[in-house]
Amino acid sequence: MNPPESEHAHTENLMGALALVIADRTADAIEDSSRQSPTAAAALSALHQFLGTPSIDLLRQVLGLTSSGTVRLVDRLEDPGYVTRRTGSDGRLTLIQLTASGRRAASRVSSARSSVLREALSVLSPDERRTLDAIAARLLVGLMRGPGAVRWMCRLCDVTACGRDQGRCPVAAAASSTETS
Amino acid sequence: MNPPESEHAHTENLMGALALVIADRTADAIEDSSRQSPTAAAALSALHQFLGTPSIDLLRQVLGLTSSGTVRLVDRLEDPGYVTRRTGSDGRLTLIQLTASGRRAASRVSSARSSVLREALSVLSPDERRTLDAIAARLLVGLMRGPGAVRWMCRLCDVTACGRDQGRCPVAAAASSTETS
DNA sequence: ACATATGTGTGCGTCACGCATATAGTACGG
DNA sequence: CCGTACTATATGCGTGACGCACACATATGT
Repeated sequence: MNPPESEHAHTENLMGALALVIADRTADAIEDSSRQSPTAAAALSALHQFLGTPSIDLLRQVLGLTSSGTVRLVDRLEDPGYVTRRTGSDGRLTLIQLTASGRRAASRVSSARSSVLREALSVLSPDERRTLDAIAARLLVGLMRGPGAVRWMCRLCDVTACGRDQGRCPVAAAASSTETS
Repeated sequence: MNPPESEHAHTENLMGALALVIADRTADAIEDSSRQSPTAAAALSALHQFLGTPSIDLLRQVLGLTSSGTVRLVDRLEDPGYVTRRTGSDGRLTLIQLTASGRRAASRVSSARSSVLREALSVLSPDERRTLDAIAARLLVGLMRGPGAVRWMCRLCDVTACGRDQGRCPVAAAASSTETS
């Protein structure tokens, strides 16, 4: 009466719905808290957590936009003073530097996200949390594409929470075992 | 060295990343397979799975758009012949009916979604799947808002897979125990 | 019947993109 | 050196998917 086929579909469907709700809620919370588009929020987060002072082009690669789209995005971030353009040794590049107010905005984004997640997971017992942690880690690793796509996948991540630097981030661990650097 | 506080944040962060990737991938797959906006895909799915022949206004409520936005959305669905407008007993309402080709489009959306999910969950053992099923169910129920929001939360769901009619959908179960109807 | 509420459609503006192209700076082969 | 090819950034312009304000048509209640 419950062939495994349909069990699989059941779990998959549930997971799809769950991912959708959580992504919706975090996107809403982020947008409310930063008054910026989802892309701009991702840019703030990336600038804050991953990239020191990247060029527009690097940001473009991370966010998966066209160059013109990225230029306009940087315009939008520059306008409220979240970011300043600087030009480096290579005169073609314009480097994007997060300002203090930009860092604050990035923090608002991050804490909006983590509130949603905290509330969502609050119904779980400590045991369930541990189990979910392990399963989510396996799923994430399975969903990795090229090492380059990791930054996009982990956009909006809170690096402190994920514990990348203490080797507690499964994605970073899997990425470093793939790469030779 | 690993206070529970940080464990919580770790799991939450992982879940956030996971939800983001899965939502991204399904959205991409759906957009590729239907050549429609995410909203339009959600509308096709809703029309196919939940609503028989709703008015524009009901669709508006489910999708969370403005009326004008919904009107334009229906225009976009009518254009390739996915949907036809009919007028019912109440002359103010225009009822939206899915055509055969619209049903096919909705099926493409659904199978694009389930492919992504199937692949994502393919790394799990049967045991992990069962555990994840239970945890996802609890999380989803915890994330329910009003009963009215359920249809939005479950947009894109595959009703066959979720087993709503056999009482195997935790969300539907929780909703019916809340409502009096 | 007539005011009021409700549902649909239209004009118009906006935001976040993409594409094509212009401009400026760099690298390299002669 | 000097021109050619390349690369990064910026700008003009178009588009899709919205929202807001408003017009119009249809119901409902007194």
